[in-house]
This record gives sequence, structure tokens and C-alpha cells, in this order.
Amino acid sequence: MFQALINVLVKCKSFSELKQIHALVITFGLRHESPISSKLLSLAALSGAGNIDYGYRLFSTLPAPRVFDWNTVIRGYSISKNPNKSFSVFIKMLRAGVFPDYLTYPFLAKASARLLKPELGGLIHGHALKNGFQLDKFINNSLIHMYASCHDIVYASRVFDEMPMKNIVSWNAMLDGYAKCGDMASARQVFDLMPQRDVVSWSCLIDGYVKNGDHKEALAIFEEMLVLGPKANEVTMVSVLCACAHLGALDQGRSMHCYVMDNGLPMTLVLRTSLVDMYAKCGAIEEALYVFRGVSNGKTDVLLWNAMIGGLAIHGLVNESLELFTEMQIAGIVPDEITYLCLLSACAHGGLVKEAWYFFECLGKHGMTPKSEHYACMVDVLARAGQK
DNA sequence: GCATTTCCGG
Repeated sequence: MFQALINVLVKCKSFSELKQIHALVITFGLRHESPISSKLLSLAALSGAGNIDYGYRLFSTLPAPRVFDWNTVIRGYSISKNPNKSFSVFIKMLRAGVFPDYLTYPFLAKASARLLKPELGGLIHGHALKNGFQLDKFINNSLIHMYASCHDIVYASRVFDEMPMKNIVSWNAMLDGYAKCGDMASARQVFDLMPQRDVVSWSCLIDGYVKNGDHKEALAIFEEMLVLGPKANEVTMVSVLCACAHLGALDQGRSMHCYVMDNGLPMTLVLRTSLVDMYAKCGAIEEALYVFRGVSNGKTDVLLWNAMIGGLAIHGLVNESLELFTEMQIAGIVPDEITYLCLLSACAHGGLVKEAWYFFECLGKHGMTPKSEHYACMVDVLARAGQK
């Protein structure tokens, strides 16, 4: 009976299915059977079928949650909109007398990193040390990443240096840390020094060069990777496509696209967005549209639509851009402030003063505050229309 | 049984 239910749970794909199973569990009085409720909780809190608030409500009904359950909720919040809640759950956990384990801390480190609060991460660090986890590789690696993400590279390297046994993840965390802090010389040094390199190491280095504006070097490293390194993955390709977009290197961009297809890399939404953006920036609107339309009924999000709407706008295809916006709303995608920025830029190109004002007002009506970029665009619209 | 690292649009 248990196993049958767990098998059903694993296959659960949507929120409504999840709720049905939840109802079933309650009806059969299995709510307090820990293997079932734990599995249900992790599905609710972590998978695409649920959401963390639902997960937390479910968690609250458990008579005696175990470390596993606490970790699930802390982890769920660490990747949610509000990572602060990971800490409130952690405090409740301590008050309930449940001892944190080697997975509790990495989730809390992640929450600190996402909040950009190294002070908070430092407290977690101290807590882990006090509880005898000073040699734990998993915890230390997540702490390195936490400090580095918070631009506290001195602390990150202190943790790194004090680790008696480092693995490739430790090295990658340092490499990425330096890159994120804009210190590509040190990042490169770490890369050259590390005992072995995997696809993440190469991707970190390449993306570091991209983020620091050295697109040529990023592509040069990628070429080197093709010869000496591991196979690139879809994450690597996102960075190199960004480099091609910045350089307007259409031919190279096309060959990146070929690499993706030839190697059967998963066409994730992120990758599709990068391809659309690259083609659009390189002036290949037809190809951008081709990738954008891609699989019919495929998943889309606001970032993908923004890339296409913005791509049309910068090439002066004003009507096409505005029509795509209409289509996007019909598709049920909610625009964000970048969408409006793209639309305002389309209006600037087309001299559409009235439409620009309309979009500018929409911004406020949908609870967004115009930022300096929006004002700049409006000034541009009015200046081009010859108004003062 | 949960695990840390790389990626998208202005």
C-alpha cells in the first residue's frame, strides 16, 4: 500500500494531482505515516508540482517532523522568493530540539547567499563549527560559495585554505567567486592551478570573461575547451552565445547553435532565450523568430518573449514588436518592467509618442515603478518626436 | 531518502 502510493507520488506532475493525492492520504488515514508524508512534503515543497507555502502548511500538520522534513522546508524556502523564511524555520527547528545535520547548513548557506547577507552566513558558519562540522566538505563548499557570492572573497579563501581535503567543487567555488568579484586574473590563476577541471570549471571561467566584458577571451577559452576540455553543456553555451551576441558574431553564433544540435544538448528555455537574443542582436531576425517559435506548445516565459520583442524593437520592426506583445498577453504571460522597456524602445524607434505614454502608464498600473531606464526611454521618445 | 559549483531578457 505504502509503496503503491509512493509510486503514484513520484509520477505526480501537477498541483491538482498533488492535491488529489494529499486528499487520498488524509482519507486513508496515512497522514502520520512518515515515509508517505515526507515524500508528499518534498514533492510539495521542492518540485514544480507544488509550492513552498503549500509545503509549509503540510509540514505544520506533521506530528513529529524529522530532520529530513525540516531540511526539506528550509531548502524549499532557500530557493523561494523569500529565503529569509529558511532562517525562521531553522530557529523553530532548534527550538523543537531537532539537531541540524550535514545538509541543513548547505541549504542555509544558499539562503544567505541569495539574500546577499554574509553576516547571516557567518552565523551559520559558526553554528556548523560549534556542532563539529568543521571538516565537512559539503558544508565548507557551500560556505565558500556563500561568502564569494556575497563578495566576501577574503572569507571565502580563508575557508578554502583551511580545508584539509578539497575537491573539484571547492576549486570551482573559488574560481567562480573570483570571477563574480570581477577578479579575472585570480580566477584564471585558480583555473590554472586546480588539479583537474570539469565542465563547470570551464563554464565558470568562460562566463567570468563574458560578465567582465572580455567577450573575445571568452570565445578563445571556449575554442580551447573544444580541444582540451570536456564536452560543453547547455550552460556553457548560454555564456558563449552571450559573447557572440555582444560581438555581433553571427557566423560564430550559428556554429554554436550547430554545436548544441550536433551534441544533442537539452534545449532549455534559458538556452532558447540566449539563441533568440544572439540571432536578434546579430541582425538575423528570421532565425531569431525561427528559434522563438521553435516547438509549438513549448514552455515559454517572460524572458523569452522579452528577448524577441526587444530584438524586433532594436531593428526598427516596431509593429511586429507591438503585435508580439499582444500575442504574449493572449498567451497569458505577464509582462515585467523589462517588457515595458522593450516596448518603449520600440516606440522610440517608430516615433510613437501616444503609445509610449500608454505603456509608460501601464507600468504604474501593474504595480511597477518606472526606473531611470524607463525615463531615459521616454525622454528619447519625446526628443525624437521633436517635443521639449 | 534531501547534497554544495556554471546559464537567459534592458
